Amino acid sequence: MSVLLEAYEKLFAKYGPQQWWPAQTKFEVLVGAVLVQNTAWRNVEKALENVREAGVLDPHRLHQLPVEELAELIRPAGYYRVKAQRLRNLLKLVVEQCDGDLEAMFNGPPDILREELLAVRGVGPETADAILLYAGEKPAFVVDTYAQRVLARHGWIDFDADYHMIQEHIVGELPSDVRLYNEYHALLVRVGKDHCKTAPKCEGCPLQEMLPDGGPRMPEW
DNA sequence: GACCAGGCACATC
DNA sequence: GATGTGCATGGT
Repeated sequence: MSVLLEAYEKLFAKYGPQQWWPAQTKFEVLVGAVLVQNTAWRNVEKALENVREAGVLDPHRLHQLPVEELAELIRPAGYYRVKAQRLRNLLKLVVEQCDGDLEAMFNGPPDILREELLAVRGVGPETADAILLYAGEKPAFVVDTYAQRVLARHGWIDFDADYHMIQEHIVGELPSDVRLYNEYHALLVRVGKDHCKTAPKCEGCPLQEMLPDGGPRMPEW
C-alpha cells in the first residue's frame, strides 16, 4: 500500500467521513468555491445566506445582478470587491457556455472544462479542481495549503513544489476515485487545522508515527 | 490587538 | 522565473 493511502486510512479511522462539500446544490458549490478563497468557511456561509435571502442564488439572476450589489451581498466573505468580479467572470462562463445548466456543463470532457475554468480571471487551480470534484464529481484532487503543509512536513513532497507537482504526486499514489479524493482533501484540511496550522503540534496527530526521523520537516529560513 | 483563514492576479526585480 | 503585495471580513 502506498504511503498516502496508508495516511488516508489513518485519517479516516480517526476522523471518519467529513461530509464535504458543505453546500446544498452544485451552484452553491460553484459560488462557495470562489468565496472560500483564503477565507474561513463560516464567513462564506453568511455570504451565501445573504445571496439566498436576496433570492438570487441562481446562475442567471446572479449574473444579472449589478456588481456593486453582488459585492454588498457577499461582503462577510471578505475580499468582497475582487470576489464579486471573480464571481461575475465565472458566471459569464456558466451562462454563455451552458445557459446556466450545471448538469450540462459537466457533461463534456473534464480536462477541457478545467482549461475553461482556469481561463476565467479569478479561478486558479484549486478553485477549478474544487468545482470539478465537488460540483462535477470528476476525479480532480484538490491541493490546498493544508495538503501542501502536511505532505511537506512528512517529507513526502518538497516545500517548494508547485500545485501541479503536488497534485501529480498525490494522484500517482492513489486510485482515481471521486469519493476518495473528496474525503482525502477534507481530511487533510481537518488534520491540518488540528495539528499543522503554523507550528506543528504532532502530539495526538493520527499521522505522528509516519513522521520522518528527526520530526516534522520545516522550510529553511 | 495581533494572527489567521479551504487563493489569485498583478507588479516589480 | 522568483519574490512581494493587495485584496477584507470575522473568529481566536
